[in-house]
Amino acid sequence: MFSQVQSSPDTEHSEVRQRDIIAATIGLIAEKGMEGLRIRDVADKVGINNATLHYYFKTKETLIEATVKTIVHDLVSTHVPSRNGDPAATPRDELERHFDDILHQIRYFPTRFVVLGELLMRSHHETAVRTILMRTDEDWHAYLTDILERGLALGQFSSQIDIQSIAHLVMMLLKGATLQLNATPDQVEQVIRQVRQWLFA
Amino acid sequence: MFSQVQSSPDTEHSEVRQRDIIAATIGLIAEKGMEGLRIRDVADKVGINNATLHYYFKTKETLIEATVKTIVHDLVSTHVPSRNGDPAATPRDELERHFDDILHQIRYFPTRFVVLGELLMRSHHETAVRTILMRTDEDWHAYLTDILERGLALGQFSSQIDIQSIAHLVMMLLKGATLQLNATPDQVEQVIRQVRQWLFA
Amino acid sequence: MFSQVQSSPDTEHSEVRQRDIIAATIGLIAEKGMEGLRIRDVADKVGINNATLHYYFKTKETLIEATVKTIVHDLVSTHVPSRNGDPAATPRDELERHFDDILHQIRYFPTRFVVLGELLMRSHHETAVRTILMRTDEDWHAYLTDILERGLALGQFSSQIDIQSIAHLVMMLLKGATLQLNATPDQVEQVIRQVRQWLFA
Amino acid sequence: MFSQVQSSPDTEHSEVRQRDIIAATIGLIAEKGMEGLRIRDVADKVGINNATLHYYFKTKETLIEATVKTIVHDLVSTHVPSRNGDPAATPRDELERHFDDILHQIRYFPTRFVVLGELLMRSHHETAVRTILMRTDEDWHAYLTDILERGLALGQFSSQIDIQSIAHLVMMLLKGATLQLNATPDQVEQVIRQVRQWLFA
DNA sequence: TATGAATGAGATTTCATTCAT
DNA sequence: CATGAATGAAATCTCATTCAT
Repeated sequence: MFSQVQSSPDTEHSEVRQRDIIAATIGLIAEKGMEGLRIRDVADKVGINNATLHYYFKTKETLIEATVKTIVHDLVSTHVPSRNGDPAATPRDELERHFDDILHQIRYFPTRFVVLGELLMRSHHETAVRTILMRTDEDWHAYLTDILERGLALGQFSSQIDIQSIAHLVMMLLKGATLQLNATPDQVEQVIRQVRQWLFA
Repeated sequence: MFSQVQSSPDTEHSEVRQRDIIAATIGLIAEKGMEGLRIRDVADKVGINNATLHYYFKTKETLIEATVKTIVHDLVSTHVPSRNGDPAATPRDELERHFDDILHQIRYFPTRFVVLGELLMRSHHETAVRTILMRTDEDWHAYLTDILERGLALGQFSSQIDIQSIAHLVMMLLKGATLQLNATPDQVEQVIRQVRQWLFA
Repeated sequence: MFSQVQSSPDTEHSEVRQRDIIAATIGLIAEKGMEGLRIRDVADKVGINNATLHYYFKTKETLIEATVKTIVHDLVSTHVPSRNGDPAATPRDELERHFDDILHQIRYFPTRFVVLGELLMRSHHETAVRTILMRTDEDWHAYLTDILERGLALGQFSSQIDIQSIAHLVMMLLKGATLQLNATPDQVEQVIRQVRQWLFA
Repeated sequence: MFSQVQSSPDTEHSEVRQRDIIAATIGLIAEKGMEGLRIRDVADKVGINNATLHYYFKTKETLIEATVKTIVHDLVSTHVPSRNGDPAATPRDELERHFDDILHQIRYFPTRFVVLGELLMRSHHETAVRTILMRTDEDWHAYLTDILERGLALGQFSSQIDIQSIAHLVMMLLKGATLQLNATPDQVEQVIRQVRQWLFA
């Protein structure tokens, strides 16, 4: 997909621990927000001494950066499981699948989007996080643009659309879902359905 | 418009001070995020002692709630200044104006949207803020739905649309703009233009 | 004398507190060394909350710097009390008085020299402290050189001496006293007596 | 010379390791002071795991004591290399050689004196270190006194001197050199030259 | 109101030391 | 011997809040 994060190879045990710590971090950010994130709570949730946590992540900042990478990686590499491995046949299929994948995550891993929102907010005043997420946004935008261009060339999409804007629209919509307090996954799905209908008119 | 916030009647001077404090708060939230908001910084920015600030807002929470109300109020009651007082003639006009008003603020008061984003995020784990913003969201949604219904009855909008979804779509889009790191106000405007085109087809 | 440190004018109360804190700091450094200095212990010794201490000195480093200045100031401005205000008549008198003043402090304020030693040691790897003490050393050296030059011109000192070296010798001797584990103030006085004898031969 | 430190017999390899560790310790104390000495840094400098270091020195204190002994031993047993083995003919020669040996170390192994200073300072509030260094000081003092007595008996030194005081003077001077921030080895040598001149008048 | 001073409660980070392999 | 992992105990610093004037 549009970006891959590689984790450095580590010993077995150490890697598991790191994963656990990051998982706990994600859980806590979702629960209390970036604002309420306490390193001690993370340690408690994992069941380790807070000094041990520092053994794995020297500073809070380091932990957060690792968390950003993991979140991005997860968002990018999670697909609707029901689908078997057959590749998407056409650009339109690709886009459909992309929508499906994300709606799937909004429904089954809502935490991820909440955390992504927190991190995007933080990126407004924190360079390290911003760098990573900016890159991801650019990749995502390019990914969508590419599909749209190819689809348009094949006449699969409505000729009225402006590719750049549609790419932005899709991204803004999906991110905005987190900030839409009174919208259920079903309603988000409805919204996407509406967009699909327009695109494929 | 779709919600009005009333400020408690106070002495002249006191009200001004409160406004100043809230303004400083908004500025600081925009700058450093909810996470980086420090009561003492607010006091410094206003030019008062931090203990004095507590005379105006008993606790940090109180200050934040007042800030939420102000932000919402500002967002709701700010209109494109060029327009003279003549009322919108038709639902379509109303919607156009609404878009204009919000795009105007995204362009000229971007701070407000950043702060709104911060507050929306906080509302995920903070009841007081959530209550206010949830209400606002409902009002906003109702406001849009009403316009769309009336417009549809008059045949001003494309008959293909699902009113509920469109209302959500618009809101998600505009909120999501804050989280779209690489989008300029111009690009957001383009996106809205695309939506307009679809709606008025 | 050879250097004067000015403390910024403050409110009555605040100044007293600062003095108390620094006094406690000096006491603790003398007792446990720079190594064993704990900010919490200082607060305890003064009888204040450790956060209160931070109100007066933002960081440990700040406190240490203030302490350096105080120590230097005290060392420079303390004189043998018995002496009445009449000025030293000749360079030789000046030097005699200088010896007396310092021996007086070695005997009655030994703490100061221990702390000075700690600080001089720290200055080897800490720029801020080094800057202050380097300056003081230069002033002290210049002060001695000046006396010696004038005295030599008047034929008050043995003509065999090298002024620069004598100035260094005196300083090294007095500083070294702190590191001379088995020397009592009486013995240090004897040593100085020997030097006097040579100088005034 | 005036004191000999014996290292406990160990296996070949183990002894080398211990030496390396102590050497690293000395280097780090010189660099960052006793205050900044970290067990982990020592291990890193030697290239071993910090847990491994604990096999060689059970505690930090043990390591420091071993370091004290080594420093003292080195200071005592290092001589100007150019000199061939012929013994000093007279007390005066002995004293001259002693001066030369120490000035040699001040010039070529300044680290040792810095570390000695740190340790002497620590000895003010740490019994274990104090015990060792106190003993060394007494030995050194006795060594000097002995030379001076014999020399005086032979009429090699100025009859005006007080033996006890001269012994202290020499030691204080040499230790004080470390605390004399603006003195170069050349200047220290000049100072000693002055003392020599007085002694041999 | 206004403010300088004070504080309790905590947060992150550090470090010598120990455990398990 | 050696080491990666773990930890208890602290140390510095921060911050909203309160007190006294």
